[in-house]
Amino acid sequence: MRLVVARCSVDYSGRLDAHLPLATRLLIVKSDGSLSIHSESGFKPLNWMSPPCVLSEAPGVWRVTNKGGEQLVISLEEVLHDTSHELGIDPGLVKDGVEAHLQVLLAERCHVLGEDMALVRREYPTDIGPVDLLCRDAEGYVAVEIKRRGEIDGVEQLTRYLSRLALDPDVQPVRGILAAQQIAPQAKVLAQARGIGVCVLDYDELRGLEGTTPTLF
Amino acid sequence: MRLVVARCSVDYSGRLDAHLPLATRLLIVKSDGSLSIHSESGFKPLNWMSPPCVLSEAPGVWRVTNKGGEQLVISLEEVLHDTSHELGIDPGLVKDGVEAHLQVLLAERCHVLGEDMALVRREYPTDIGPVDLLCRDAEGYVAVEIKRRGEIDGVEQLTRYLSRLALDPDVQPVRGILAAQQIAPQAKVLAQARGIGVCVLDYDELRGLEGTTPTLF
DNA sequence: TACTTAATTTCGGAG
DNA sequence: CTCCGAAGTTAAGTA
Repeated sequence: MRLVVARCSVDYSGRLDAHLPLATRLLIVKSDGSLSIHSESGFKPLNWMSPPCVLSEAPGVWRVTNKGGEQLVISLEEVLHDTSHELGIDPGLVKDGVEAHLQVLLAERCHVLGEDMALVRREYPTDIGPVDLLCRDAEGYVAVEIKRRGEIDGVEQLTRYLSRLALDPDVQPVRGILAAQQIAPQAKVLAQARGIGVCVLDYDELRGLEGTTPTLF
Repeated sequence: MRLVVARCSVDYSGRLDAHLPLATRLLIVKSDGSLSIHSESGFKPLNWMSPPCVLSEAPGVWRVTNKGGEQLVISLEEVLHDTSHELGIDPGLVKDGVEAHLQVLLAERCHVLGEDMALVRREYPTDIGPVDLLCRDAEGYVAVEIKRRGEIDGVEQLTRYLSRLALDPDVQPVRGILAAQQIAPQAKVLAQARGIGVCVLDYDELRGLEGTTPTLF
């Protein structure tokens, strides 16, 4: 990995056209061929080229190109810093608490959706894709769409599943519940208009940690 | 901006929990209080804290917290590089060719949607938000939803607009067209099922550059 | 401030 | 390879 601090201007042309006026910035050149340009604020680069790409270095001008025909031209006015570092491969990030995890937890505790709610199966198949959970209670079957944040998209998605499930003789009658850690106001309104239930999930409750003291640092 | 190369492990807890095993990485500390952690590959950070956040530096341990209760703990085994640089404020990125631009261009050349298509107005208001373009031809009015990439969301969005426009006596009859540079297969199917037309936009044609030689470098 | 929508979204997984 | 949906999405515009 090479770190360069330089006064530069940048022109990108590819999926769109973009330009960065002359200013002092950080250029990161990684060994996978990616290049990114950072300013003093924000954790996202101002501009970048995704790997794999090729850096051609001439005095005062770097030209980065990739297979897709994208091009980045960096005009260097003054180089203030230029160092290289060997980082080696990275074991990568381990995540916990994403949507897939919510699905596992809710499958184990679907009674949070209703007193007598029982799991039929996870990833119940339809011809337009699998429903996150299929449950049932005294009133019939329940298709559950799980989201970290329930928005209009989630309601639309569940609506499409329900329209398919309505044709499935094995699961009649069937209704829908959108289960999410947060639910957007518009999503709530649209769900209600369509007779879809909503359920706000509590992550700690799902993990069985209700009432326990959170870890403090 | 401070650049640190160090062998470190990282624990994040906040919107989810995540962990980075011990490895050599680049840490970028920016003056807006953001911190990001980069590996040797990819232009996105492995982990980060968005500004504003506070870095508390103890020997061998950095602790970064923000108002939302998110926390990043970095255990430093060995610091290989540590420099600081003054970058100053950045004039920022100038973009050309995004959706707003497509709307301007298509408004000027809406005949690409049909021989006798004429623009009524851009951003035609409904009570659930403005339609990108309202046009008309011999058959009646046409609501146009413009996307860089047309996906199911776009079809749903246009459907919602059409359901409102159907109640607007000023624009009867009205049909819909999804116009995008690319259109996903699912979106095409759903659009057809709803009687919504699709139109693939050619950026060069919209700019009036059809047939001209692209600039080469 | 809250909410909505675009994004050079990026990224990963399934078919 | 394409296609599809999630993301600590992020970021920008608007009410």
